[in-house]
Amino acid sequence: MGTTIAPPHLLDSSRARTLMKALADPIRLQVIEELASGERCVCDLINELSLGQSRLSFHLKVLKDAGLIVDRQSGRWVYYRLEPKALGILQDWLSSLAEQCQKPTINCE
Amino acid sequence: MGTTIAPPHLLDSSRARTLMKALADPIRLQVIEELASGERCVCDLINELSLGQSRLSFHLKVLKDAGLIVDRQSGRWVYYRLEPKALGILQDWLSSLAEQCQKPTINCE
DNA sequence: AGGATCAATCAAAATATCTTGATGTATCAA
DNA sequence: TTGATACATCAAGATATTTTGATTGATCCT
Repeated sequence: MGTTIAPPHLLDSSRARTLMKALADPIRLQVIEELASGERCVCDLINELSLGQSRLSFHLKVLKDAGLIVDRQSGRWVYYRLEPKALGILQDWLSSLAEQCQKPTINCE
Repeated sequence: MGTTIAPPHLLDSSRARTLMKALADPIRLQVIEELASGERCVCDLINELSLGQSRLSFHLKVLKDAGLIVDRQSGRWVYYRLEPKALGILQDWLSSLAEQCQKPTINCE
């Protein structure tokens, strides 16, 4: 008693979908995993992942638009790094979904 | 000492991708949310989500192939319910990813 | 200024995913 | 057995996403 009950599912599921869509791609996941060990410039990512420049750029944009990474320019180079909050948001959303699923009200036959 | 160290990231990321891809769709997420309150037959889902039969069937298959839901037949009806383990797998994977991202080794400039 | 490098953006083509309507299979009821 | 219902599956078309190569804008170096 007293504990405020979280709204059924108001943790923005459309945001969660965007995040999952962005992560559900092998190249983009590789980018994330590369960035997990720290900031990288685009030119390094191109080499480490053996990707064409515009192809990588496309996927970086998807990740950036989803809010999973942020960039900073330094001279001719652009560095990308993770935005850890984004993963947190997804984790929270998933938790609340999993919680909902734990208490199956109806359990026909 | 003694505690086995979890491998860096061997929590099958391809499985995680499959799960996120399945969840990253508005219709399929609605299905999941419907099923969160308990088992449903296809005919109920058709009504509750106002979808064409083959359209729903398509999305149910995606969710089933991803291992997010399971079905059981009873007479003419087919009932679907959540497979909560699947969400757990995704949660675990996400946690391990988030953990990796917490410790940014390189932090240039 | 002129040339080179880094990276974003664009348009076109290639691929993948989704939707629709039709058909097939199983079950039930009469 | 016949007809109806529930659902899966298929093939075609409609959409969406991704890849590729070319172009552009910025920055740097000489």
